[in-house]
Amino acid sequence: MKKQLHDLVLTALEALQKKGALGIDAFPAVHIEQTRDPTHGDFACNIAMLLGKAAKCAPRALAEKIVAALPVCAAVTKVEIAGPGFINFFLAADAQLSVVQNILQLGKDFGRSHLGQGKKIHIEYVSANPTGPLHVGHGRHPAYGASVANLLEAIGYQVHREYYINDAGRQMDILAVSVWVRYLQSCGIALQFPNNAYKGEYINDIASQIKQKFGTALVRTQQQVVTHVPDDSIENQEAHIDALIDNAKKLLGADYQAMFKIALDSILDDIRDDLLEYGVKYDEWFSEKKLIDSGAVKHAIEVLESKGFIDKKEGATWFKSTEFGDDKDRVLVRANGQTTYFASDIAYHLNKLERGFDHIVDVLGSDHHGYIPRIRAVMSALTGNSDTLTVSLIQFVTLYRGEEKVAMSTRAGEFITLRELRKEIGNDAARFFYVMRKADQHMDFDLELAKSKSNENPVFYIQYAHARICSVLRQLIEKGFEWQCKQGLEHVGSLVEPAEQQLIKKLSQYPEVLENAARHYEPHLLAYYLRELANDLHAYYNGHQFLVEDANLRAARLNLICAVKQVLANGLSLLGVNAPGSM
RNA sequence: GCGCCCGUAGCUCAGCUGGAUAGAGUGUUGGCCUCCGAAGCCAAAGGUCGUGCGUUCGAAUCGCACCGGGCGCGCCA
Repeated sequence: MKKQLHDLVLTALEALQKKGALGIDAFPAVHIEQTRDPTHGDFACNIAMLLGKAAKCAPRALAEKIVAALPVCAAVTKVEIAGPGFINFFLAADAQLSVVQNILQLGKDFGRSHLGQGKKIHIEYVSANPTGPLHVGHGRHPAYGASVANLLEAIGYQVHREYYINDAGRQMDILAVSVWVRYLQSCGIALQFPNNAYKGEYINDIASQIKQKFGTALVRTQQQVVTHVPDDSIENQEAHIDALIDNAKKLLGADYQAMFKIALDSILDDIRDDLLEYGVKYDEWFSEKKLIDSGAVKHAIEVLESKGFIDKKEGATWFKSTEFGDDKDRVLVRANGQTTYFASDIAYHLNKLERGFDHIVDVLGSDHHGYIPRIRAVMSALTGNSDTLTVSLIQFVTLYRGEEKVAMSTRAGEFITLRELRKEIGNDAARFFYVMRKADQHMDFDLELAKSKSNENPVFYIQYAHARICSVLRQLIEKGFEWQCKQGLEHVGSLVEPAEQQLIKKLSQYPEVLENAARHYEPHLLAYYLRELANDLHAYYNGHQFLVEDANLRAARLNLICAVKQVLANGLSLLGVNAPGSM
């Protein structure tokens, strides 16, 4: 409908321009919007006000010219000029009725489109370091990333979902040593647990796995373990753990890698499992270590060098990111010969490009925002434009237990896991809750509220609307009726109640909401829409009986609520939330 | 110090990317079940959109300054 009106206005403008009645060469994009106030009609256009100045003509006078030039259209019953120069369109009462039929015919496909033209999008989300289980602080990333991926797919992109496994850094060595020390302790070696090591209970679990597999083969004396290791005071704790890592590698040789792998696999399996239960799937789990081992970092540096963006100074190799607006150049290879994390990230992004993706989406924690100019610089250097990359920042969730803020630390092992949260409030509530708010906005999460009074969560409100409709359909059978879809479509014109008109209008907005949410990577728009649709349904339900005696009206109303049911289910599924038939 | 994000009802947040009288949820108050699920509906109260300039027909939205909050500024990852 919007598109139709848009075209009407455009034809009018072109006609006027041909006659020279506008006195300008070009005009801005025509924008049609839905009105808020019904006295302003169904749709409005502001083009006359935008053009007023350029055309040297009062907006209202210009609006009159445009209206006069509008082609006739059966769906439009009235056009008014209002306020400072709005052109308001009033639609025929039955102009939007076809949406019901449309929904019932298309079913699950209603709302989907081909706007993305099958272009390939790579989206990476979560990619949490595999140093421990996911906790509630992580929960927002998978909920957001998976929803955005679904949305993009729904508007016709070919989406590749990926988890980048940071399995190559120092953090992983700290993990391995944490496990080893716990293992040694359990074997009776007297050792202080390092301040900087991972303290969670899961470390003990992995340590006992190691013990089962290796017996006492990895045991070394306390003397050997702490040789040349500085004390674990606040100033020395980094050096302390690094020295322990060195000793572990020397003392264990090849067994160190075996232990490392067991720890990594154990945690990764847990994360994979956790996300799967959460309804979050990936097409690929991409290992940083494998990337590095394949020589990709060297390759990436060579590519940049061939384009002239590499500098060598002070013993290190630099990427000239300042040429693309970054504050300073960045080191890729340190003076000691080691490559930086940034270097492998460049290699990773180059790899994404080489895999043939048209667009790349990185979902990052908002604490990484300082990192964006660097990554953008890389994309510019590699592709010549930085538009191939979209970075979505996810703000941190502040946890509350009632009034009290909850401190979280992976290292200290003080956290509520995502799994615990899901068990308490359910996957649906968790998925919906995390995605309800705009992602780059801070969010408060009150655990007590979410756990104890989960009924207040809006996801139940929406699911309830769906369940209610299902219940009506069950009642229908019990009363010995049948759903006559065809009959209902023939009498769709009898849906004249305000609540019915409101629902139809809301239903017709769904494809647009979907497109908007997908284009802007903002699933919360869909969440809000679904809440509104549920609200309209509940209001309708309260005010009107569906299973009435009049068979024609009954069929028409059933069609309407079935259409609502379909759209609720479609929308919820994009957000990874179930649409239950009863609750 | 420099950079990025944010400030909207008591609280938690939307606001269709510049439109008409700024909206939801929750909380408060009052109404609605002989009727398909009351986990629901309806109504009322609640606002200098952080402050001040500016841009224009028109600003919560864009620009600048200030105040207040969060985050980031490594040859860490």
